[in-house]
Amino acid sequence: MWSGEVAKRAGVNPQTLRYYERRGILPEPERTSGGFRDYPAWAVNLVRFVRHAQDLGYSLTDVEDLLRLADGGAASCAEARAVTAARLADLDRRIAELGRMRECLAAMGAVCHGPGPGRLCRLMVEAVASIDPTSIPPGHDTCSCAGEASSSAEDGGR
Amino acid sequence: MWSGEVAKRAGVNPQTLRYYERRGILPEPERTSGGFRDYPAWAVNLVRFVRHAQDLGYSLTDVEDLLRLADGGAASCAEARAVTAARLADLDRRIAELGRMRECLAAMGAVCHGPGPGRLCRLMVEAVASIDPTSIPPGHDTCSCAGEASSSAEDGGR
DNA sequence: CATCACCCTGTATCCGAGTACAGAGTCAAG
DNA sequence: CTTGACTCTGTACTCGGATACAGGGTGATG
Repeated sequence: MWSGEVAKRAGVNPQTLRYYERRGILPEPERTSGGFRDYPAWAVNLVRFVRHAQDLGYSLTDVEDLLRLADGGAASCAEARAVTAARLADLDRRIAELGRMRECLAAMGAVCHGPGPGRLCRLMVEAVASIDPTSIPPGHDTCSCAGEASSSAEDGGR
Repeated sequence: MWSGEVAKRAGVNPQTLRYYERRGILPEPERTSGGFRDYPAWAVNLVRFVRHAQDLGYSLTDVEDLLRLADGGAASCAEARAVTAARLADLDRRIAELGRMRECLAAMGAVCHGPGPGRLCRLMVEAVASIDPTSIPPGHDTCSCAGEASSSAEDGGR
């Protein structure tokens, strides 16, 4: 199967395959005598896997790590497990974060009824606060929606 | 509070604030007579919210939508709700996907014990297959994992 | 007033992740 | 063969999301 076919089946641009190859994500395939790349069928799956991982917010560098891990390329099993554990923690963090975000949005949706302009700003502020509960800006029951701004609140991280 | 302070508290580069302002994400703040930007305290929270959303895989354009929604800027409440619903569906999809990915990784970690090279490739292949179960590459029960390649050739799982 | 850290605008640069294009070669159906 | 669709390499460009830098202004402290 050559690049056009692989690309079509995986839903990417043929150029992208070359790009992945340069990055070392896709192994160099066999070549025909004329120099055409001749991919095994599983290449399609591999590319799909990469796209999935990207959808989930992993960079190509992250994907490289995942694949190295899958290859048993890590020096020791302990190392491999460490990488896996880190990924798991990362995933759990993301899942939790998404869950919180989901609640915020659901709350916004639930409050909004009937036609006409919404009164969502207050909820947005709450959403922000619920993501980082350390400070709810005082005086922002309403903000630019209908009203005014005022004073303090603070303290950092991220 | 001016830009340096906001930037520090929100954990971003001051330049980034200007960038967000250009994008319309951060509202134009008051200015001192000399032209210094004078931000209200809640700007810090807003910026943090933006970074959180980005961490979750939202683009700045998505963030703009979210904020427009929160502002009641959508023409009608129905529209706002539609946007919210779409976001919720998106979040649910992501959460589910992450959950699947989590299982795959957990399985990999669980199988790997003690020191020495791992036997993870097969699992990786399964992981790929579980994401898209349509085809498991034939002849890849094991691959190039531990130098001890299996009977069926070296075209390797990467 | 002098000082010095901080801020202003505008433009240029960087990085990741592709995508496009030019110019040349290959494959296989007719 | 010839033809037309496809592929090759190499280089350049795009786009989002910042960052850096130059050259000059501000502001509050002593």
